[in-house]
Amino acid sequence: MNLREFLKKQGLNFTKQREIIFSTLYNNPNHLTAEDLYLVIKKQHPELNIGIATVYRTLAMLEENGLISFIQCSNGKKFEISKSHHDHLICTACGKIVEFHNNEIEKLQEKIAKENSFKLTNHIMQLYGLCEECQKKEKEKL
Amino acid sequence: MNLREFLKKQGLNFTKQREIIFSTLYNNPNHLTAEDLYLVIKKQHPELNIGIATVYRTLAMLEENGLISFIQCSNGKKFEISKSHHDHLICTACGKIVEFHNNEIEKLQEKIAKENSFKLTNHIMQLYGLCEECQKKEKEKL
DNA sequence: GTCAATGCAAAATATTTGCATTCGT
DNA sequence: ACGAATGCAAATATTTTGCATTGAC
Repeated sequence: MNLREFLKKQGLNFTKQREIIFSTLYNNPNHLTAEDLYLVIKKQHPELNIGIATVYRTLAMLEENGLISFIQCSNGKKFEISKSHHDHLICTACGKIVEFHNNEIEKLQEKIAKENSFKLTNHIMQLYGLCEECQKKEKEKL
Repeated sequence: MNLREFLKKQGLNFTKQREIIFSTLYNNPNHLTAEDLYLVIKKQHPELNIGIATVYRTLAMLEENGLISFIQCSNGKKFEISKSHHDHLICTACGKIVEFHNNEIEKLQEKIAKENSFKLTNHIMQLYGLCEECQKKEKEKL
């Protein structure tokens, strides 16, 4: 997805700030909060003198348009570039996030929605637990 | 679950505030935020003169001990009494929440965790969409 | 009486908004 | 040039914390 073209199509201006917010998310394998992004960009592009409000506004705009998505964590929303739909396994000890996709579950979700006369637009599924390493660390503690 | 006995077992004091926070959640069919609870209790038990900090502290304590659970909504955590595990269908138009449980999905979640060497402790799954009434309203608008 | 729990107010966090200025087209 | 987008600072909203006081046991 070309950001410049996308913005043009929406009648929005292409700006250095929007470009960098998008590319920073694009090039970062992690899920980032608005604050994270703000700090990273401030460090990597000090000449830009970016404002936190711009980060929030841009993230909201990109999210509304489906270019990025987020998971709601205890410390706020964490954003990522929208790829094909996937859900998350989250380690409660080290915070590691693993993405996965499962068609069977998606079908069952649709079935449940149908049974309740809901028309689904979206969903979140987050599985919390301990990753392999943190399970080992747990054992060592004992 | 008897709150008084539970607190005793944990070495915690039984207080009027804790009793009322718990019973208010218990008797309310809705999912309530800390703020919601604070306002309801203030109205229904003005003599108690409850503080918002007590509500937050009590909810955190009850949640840590598994007596209540919450779903993370855009406007904060919404609490409910812990019943047998279930997930949520949420109408994005009117905010209606429908609870459901599906064993097949739970099994698939365990399978996914196993494939990724995670040991699951918990999960959240929220399906967003339009409930029957709001779908009708949508149509009427056009 | 002792220590846990509370209310209050202040602090910390997270996010949004108003507005003058800058920038993209 | 014009309106959209920005940075800044102030405003909001949400949750947490310090502390003196109250209340449970």
